[in-house]
Amino acid sequence: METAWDDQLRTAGLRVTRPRLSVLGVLAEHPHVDADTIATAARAVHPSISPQAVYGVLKALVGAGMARRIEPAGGTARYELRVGDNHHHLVCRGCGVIADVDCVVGAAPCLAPSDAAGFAVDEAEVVFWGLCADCQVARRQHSNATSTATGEGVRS
Amino acid sequence: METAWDDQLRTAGLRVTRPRLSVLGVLAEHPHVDADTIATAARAVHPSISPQAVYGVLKALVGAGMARRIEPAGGTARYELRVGDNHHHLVCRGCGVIADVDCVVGAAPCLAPSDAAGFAVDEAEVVFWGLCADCQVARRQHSNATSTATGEGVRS
DNA sequence: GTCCTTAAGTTGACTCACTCAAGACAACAC
DNA sequence: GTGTTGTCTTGAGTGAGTCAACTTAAGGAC
Repeated sequence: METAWDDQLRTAGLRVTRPRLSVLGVLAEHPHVDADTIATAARAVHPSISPQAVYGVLKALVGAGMARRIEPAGGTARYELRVGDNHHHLVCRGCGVIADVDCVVGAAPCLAPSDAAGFAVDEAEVVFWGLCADCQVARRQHSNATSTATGEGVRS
Repeated sequence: METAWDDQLRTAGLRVTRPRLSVLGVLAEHPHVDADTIATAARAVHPSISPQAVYGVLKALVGAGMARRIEPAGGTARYELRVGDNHHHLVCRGCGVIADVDCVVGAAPCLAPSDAAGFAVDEAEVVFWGLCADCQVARRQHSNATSTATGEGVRS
């Protein structure tokens, strides 16, 4: 399937291999997944793929500009195929789920620091931290259940 | 010295111990350092402090809101004492050095995503990536030295 | 000042994400 | 079909950080 990947890989100067096609397929279906999840999902297509092969494929894809690596604080590296549009991310403090946000400004670096301190800035990475809709509901229910019983409440 | 730390620790409900005072002293002198560097520097004051104690102290300080943990992608966790003013960071792609940038807007979250996708956003973390002044000079010199010989040049 | 409770530190083993190296295999130019 | 070489597999290793059990010492009660 997905012969588009073939072309993209070849254009990037990379050989077309089953592990690479599997990983690309997984990333297309599940954006913002970590290497381990990619390896597990890719094994559904290509059972013999090794974890190290996944790391190698991801490194190659990122190096070729076909994928982007994101590393929210406190979590493992995630990968996505959406590159080149300088978008940002919403990260849930509760469950760690990540959502894309289009950049309001446009091209990178979309923001300029007030004082660049001699730095040549080429990218402004923006991560919005908060609670996703599901976790807000869960937090409210938990808070209702415990606040009446114990008075326990806020958790940073 | 630094009896201010005593008060701050007690106010935060934490006991005043030598490892904690050592770590606070190191953080005050060297902002944006990693746990290992803190442990090494703290040993100058309190030679018997264990690496695990440093992790414990840092966790306690972050939990009490006296320190902030920052994790630039591709690096280890760094810690700083500057909390509560919602400032941001400049990170050098070359040497990894980190500099503070005052937030132009003020209180957190200083930015609002264009589409919050149901998230309750409480913080916008902005990291400016680029090259510090030193690395710009080094990169230029290296580029001059090699471009004439090999034509090598750009590196994302 | 002394005693006691318990938070905090020490020690040592462990987990997890990720990297490195060597040999086997397979994509693709010819 | 053949040869080259980039890629994958296998296995060992690294480093940041965590966990658990025991020991130590901070600080309140007396």
